[in-house]
Amino acid sequence: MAKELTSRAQDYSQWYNDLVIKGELADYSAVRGCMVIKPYGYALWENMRDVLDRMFKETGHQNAYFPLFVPKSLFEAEEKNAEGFAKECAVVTHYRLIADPKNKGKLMVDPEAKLEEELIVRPTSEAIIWNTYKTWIQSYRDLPILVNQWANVVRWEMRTRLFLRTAEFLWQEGHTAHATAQEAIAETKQMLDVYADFVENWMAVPVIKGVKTANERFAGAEDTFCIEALMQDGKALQAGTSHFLGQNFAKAFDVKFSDQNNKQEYVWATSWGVSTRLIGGLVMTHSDDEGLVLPPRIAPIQVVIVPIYKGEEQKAILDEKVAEIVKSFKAAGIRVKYDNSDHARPGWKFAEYELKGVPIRIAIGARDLENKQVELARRDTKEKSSIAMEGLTQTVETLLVEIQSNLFERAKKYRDEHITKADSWDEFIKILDTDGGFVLAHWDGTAETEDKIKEIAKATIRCIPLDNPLEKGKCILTGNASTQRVLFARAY
RNA sequence: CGGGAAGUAGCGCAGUCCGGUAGCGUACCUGGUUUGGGACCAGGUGGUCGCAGGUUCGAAUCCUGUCUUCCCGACCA
Repeated sequence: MAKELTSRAQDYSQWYNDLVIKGELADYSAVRGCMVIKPYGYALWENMRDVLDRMFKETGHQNAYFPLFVPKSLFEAEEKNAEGFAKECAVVTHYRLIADPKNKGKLMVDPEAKLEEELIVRPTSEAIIWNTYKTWIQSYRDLPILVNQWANVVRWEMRTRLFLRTAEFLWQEGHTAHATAQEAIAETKQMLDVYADFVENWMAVPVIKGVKTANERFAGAEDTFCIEALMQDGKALQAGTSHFLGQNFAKAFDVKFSDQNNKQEYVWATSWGVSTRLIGGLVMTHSDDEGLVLPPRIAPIQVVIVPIYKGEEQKAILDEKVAEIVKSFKAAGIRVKYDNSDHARPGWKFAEYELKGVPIRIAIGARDLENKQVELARRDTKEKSSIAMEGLTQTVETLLVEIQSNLFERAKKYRDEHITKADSWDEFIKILDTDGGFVLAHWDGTAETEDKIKEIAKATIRCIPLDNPLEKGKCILTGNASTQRVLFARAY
């Protein structure tokens, strides 16, 4: 009867799967590697999307939509980008099915309906977008182009995990075009800041901003900036990326503009994205063995009210009283649910909403009505207390803010406690094998060393933090000279 | 793609070794008692056992093939 959850200590990835499925964020589907995002999970995504969308618009961006399919000839135009994604592309080769003559009731691909040119299901949209921008841009007056699209993309991953890595996922991808490199770089950094702002202040997930090494760079980018988060099991998660694409795509798609002096120049580009993966990061940052813990600012339900009654008469009285509370909450912009369904008893509801991560639960019964109070339980600390009915809306508003900041502080404390400096190889491995987390260590700056470390330690350079202090040292692997520590971790 | 596991009622599972016409928990329906941490009693509904062949008087069970999903790795957001 109880929805048994695997504990984190037992099996962290099973715990994660249990939460996603039993918390009704998503479900497996009949399609390999593709998930169904359930209404509760989608509501969460909608909240995230709405906030981000507002932030994009506040920074001058507009939404547009480009096709799902990319003709192969366009896809291959930017060589590095194409090469980077080629091995994980779904490809459309035919456009029609016919009845299978050998197999009654079955269909087969019509061999007559082969496409002249294969269509790639977008793993990312630079190609189709830059092919379009070519027709939008003639003059410096057409710049900048600041466009974002909300879309699904497909990457045929070998191994998938709910939200963290699915074959199809939802995301947004910003694609901007600029007259100068400086402006494009400023845009890249601006969007990195937008992401960090969103993830920290709305999702309560602390992140480290940094730049990727050449090895980890987005295929086709000059520079990839990222925000890196740390999960409870000590593994890192790339939470968002913002790329300075230089003139790579402009050259590949021949996108030039006339500047003020009527000189033809290639356009400078950026692209940036975050995906439904953030939901996975959210789960693994805050949740516990009782279920999800959602930050108030993006929780689909911020407050759930559970009535406790004996008999229809009491229920009717509570319904009436709670209707006032709900009205007051809604007027204050609080997302509230009154669960007066009669098929589940209070204890069941308590457990259910804890599993769903609802930040605040209010229980109210005859006893409370008498005392003009309610029982209030917060999900983050599991504390219960009696709260006066008088000024309840204000109390709840304040508490939602407090929970939000508590979640962030708690996650940040954990994260900070799991950033360790390592000065030798043994120390490096020991940290990774025990507590995990981020390890700040010297690296000689070469791709070979980075590869070797990845191979032996299964750890990658997550980023070189922005504003990283310079510090002379020796590479933990090769002992060669190094000018700064970089951030290593095992990652999702 | 390599290794492992699994497909039987909405969900979670047993039954498969040793063939005899499908069972448990939960959910669901009806009635009643309940309701401050996952209620109880009584009665009920629901499954061509992933799919396709084969062996057999008879297949969830044996054989062959096939599809799908999950987990662990290599790849990646």
